[in-house]
Amino acid sequence: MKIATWNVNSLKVRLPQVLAWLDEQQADILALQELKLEHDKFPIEAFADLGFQAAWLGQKTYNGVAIISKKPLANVQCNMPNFADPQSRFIAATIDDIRVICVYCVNGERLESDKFQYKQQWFNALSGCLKQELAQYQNVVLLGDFNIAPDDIDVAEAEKHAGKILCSNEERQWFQNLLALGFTDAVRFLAKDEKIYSWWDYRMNAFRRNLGMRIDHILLTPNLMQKTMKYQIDKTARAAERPSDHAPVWVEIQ
DNA sequence: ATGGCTTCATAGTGAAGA
Repeated sequence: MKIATWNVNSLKVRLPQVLAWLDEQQADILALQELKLEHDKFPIEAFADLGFQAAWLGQKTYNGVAIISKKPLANVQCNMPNFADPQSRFIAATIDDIRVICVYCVNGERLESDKFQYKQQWFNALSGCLKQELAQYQNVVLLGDFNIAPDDIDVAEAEKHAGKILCSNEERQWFQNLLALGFTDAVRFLAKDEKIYSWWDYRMNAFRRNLGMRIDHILLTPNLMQKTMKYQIDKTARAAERPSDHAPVWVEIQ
């Protein structure tokens, strides 16, 4: 079973690419972030035509998350139950015996910003919410755009970004707190010490120069990690015409 | 360079992303 995550930076703009990618990759589950769509504008029929079902949480202009699946989605949870969030950043659904949790974590802008306080509160709430999920489900996949590069190896220019947004010790501790609940960072586990990235800035030819960061992650509980041997960060999608600034990331669970 | 691009928005010394 192939399960993927992709920050598409506007589903309206990226829909043809997403449909083509789903068809070509034969992914079973795809978690999307940054739909940038009003809830009622979600293109459910386009996915249905390809044989997929979906659960989504839209928002005008910003944010928005979805889970696309070949199999039915049950117990859909929109937003964290313990955090009244005006922004659409969390959706969870049960597919077979797997709890799939798709997140678009807060960016934070700068450590001195009010948005950074929101980021901290958001990750706090996520930890609390995950404790509840882990108490109910043995097999959990937590995936999405975390807006945290967990270590210096995940950053092309680590010195330049040291202590800054996405790379600060504080944010990295929040990421470690998630892992400590009982998750493994699947891509890092499989990639060992490779320098690999999932996001490249649109500016300064960052993709061509491979100046990226690994901020999109797939976290697995132990039973699932045990059955996972293969991953990919699909740079061909990032190299396309009018791409998202994020590449799709997937793992294959036996 | 608190910039450099891209998206969605509105007519803002734009806002937000990462």
